[in-house]
Amino acid sequence: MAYATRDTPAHERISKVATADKVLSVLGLFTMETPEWTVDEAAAALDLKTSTAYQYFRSLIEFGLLVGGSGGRSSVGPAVISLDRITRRHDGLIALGRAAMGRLVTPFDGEAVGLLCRSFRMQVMCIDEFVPASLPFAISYERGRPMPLFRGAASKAILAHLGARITRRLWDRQGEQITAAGLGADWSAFKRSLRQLRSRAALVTHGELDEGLVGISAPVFGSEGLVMGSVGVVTTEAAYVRLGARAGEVEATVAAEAQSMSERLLQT
Amino acid sequence: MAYATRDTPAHERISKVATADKVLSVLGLFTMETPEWTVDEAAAALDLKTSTAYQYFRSLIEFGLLVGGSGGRSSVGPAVISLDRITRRHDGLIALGRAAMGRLVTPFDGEAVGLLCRSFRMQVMCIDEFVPASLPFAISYERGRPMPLFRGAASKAILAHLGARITRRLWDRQGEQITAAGLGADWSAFKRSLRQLRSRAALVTHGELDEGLVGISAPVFGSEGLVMGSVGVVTTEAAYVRLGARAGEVEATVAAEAQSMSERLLQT
DNA sequence: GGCGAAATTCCTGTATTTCTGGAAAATAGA
DNA sequence: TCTATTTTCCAGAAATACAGGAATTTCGCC
Repeated sequence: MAYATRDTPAHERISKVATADKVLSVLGLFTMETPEWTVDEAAAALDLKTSTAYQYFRSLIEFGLLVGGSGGRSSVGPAVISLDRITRRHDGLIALGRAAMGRLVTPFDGEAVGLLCRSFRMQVMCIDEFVPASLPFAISYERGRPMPLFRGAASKAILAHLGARITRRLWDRQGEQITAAGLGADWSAFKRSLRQLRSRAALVTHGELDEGLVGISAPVFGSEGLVMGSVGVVTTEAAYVRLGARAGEVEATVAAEAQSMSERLLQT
Repeated sequence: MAYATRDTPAHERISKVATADKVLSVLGLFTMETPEWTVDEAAAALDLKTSTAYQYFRSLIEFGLLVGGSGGRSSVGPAVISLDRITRRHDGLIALGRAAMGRLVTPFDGEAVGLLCRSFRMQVMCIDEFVPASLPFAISYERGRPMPLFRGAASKAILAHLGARITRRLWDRQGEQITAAGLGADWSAFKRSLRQLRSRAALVTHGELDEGLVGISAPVFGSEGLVMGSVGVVTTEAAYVRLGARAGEVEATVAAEAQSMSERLLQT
């Protein structure tokens, strides 16, 4: 029976709906760095015939995922904004996180950002932020921006609880970056780092993503104890120092908010 | 030659990439009202075979437009959030609008929302809002929510400047709703209403979308004088009354901000 | 307002893909 | 652990996407 499907190894099996995948790959061209594409550029980039690319664009534009601009340049369209609204309103984490972030930011008196992240496919994505009226600094985390798992408190809080199977795969694929991030030179050292991260209820990191900023985050768990994301705050080093002895309290508060979210996630 | 393609009338010609369109139609099922679908439900709704629907879901999930949840229920995925970030960062209107909205909201001392809308396919979509820290009311407009063209100041400011060809088509398609909105019982009355709307630099509406709220908006134009969207504020009736004689100034400010945005749009 | 260039649509046979339909496998739930 | 549900797999039949270029429309510039 092993012979039956031998000709296409499972790890490079092509999805059945190749047309759909190719159309979506057009959409995938639109990134932060290259937010506009002409049909010809896209055709060249994906090795498509121009007339075929036009059909793909037409489908995407018709649905609203793209909009045709001037000079034949297209960009991401309004359907995305509408779909994003759906995620904002129906994401259980976001619903719970908003109030929690508000409470976490309060003691910093406008000099902190609340951060809510979700674990997704060996990455972390910020799904919501609480930004006070006038914020005196900018941060790397931003709703919709994918971040690596091993830099920043919000990421590490998730990484620490991902479970052996996933962290092993992560090590195999991105070992060098893990080592570069100071999380261990080999697999067993990495495991030790993770154990240490897990020992803290809330993680505090200094300047890992933005110079002069401090992140404080704790993991949020869903059903069966799986880590779903993290919640926390980012503030300036100066404001953190100003906390002095109260820093411990803030950590505890972050951990408590995260745990409270975990509990409420189980109830729903 | 008329016989050659007779079997598919031009007005209902199906797009060529039927597969892609069907896959996208699956994505289209996910709405504010029904944000979760199982493969079976989607197959039933779109008259697809289950095994086919699975392939569609797989493509969408692989790309991240959907995520598979528990119990076979899927919902909108992280790719949407990433794409939304691209629109936020690369939309010229949003870039200009943020500061303008901030200035417009200031005199209301926290009791107003800034609103930035875009015209799109005979609809209006809010693409950005400026919400002060503690807002004592909720509004219908919200980033990503499509709104009709003929209710609310933000919409009417756009409608007034759409041009005869589009307004005519709008009348043909949605005449009853236009009449219901009090914009005229027939085409020529509608035209008259539009002319009157155009005569004001900024539009003020009372309670058209939310009871007890007042909208003040003005149109923003792009190249060739085409209306691109509108910018304005929404406040409470009470706060508006409190303005008293200064209401005129606010209107003028809204109009001025909108014009300033139009001018800067032309420069870029 | 009109010209040239570019962008976009149209066209058809053929080859490639997708879809069907059911059965098997994997997974989740009890 | 067992059952129900979800998901993948398969191969032939049938639909459809693609090539390739020509026609057409639109756009940008005088």
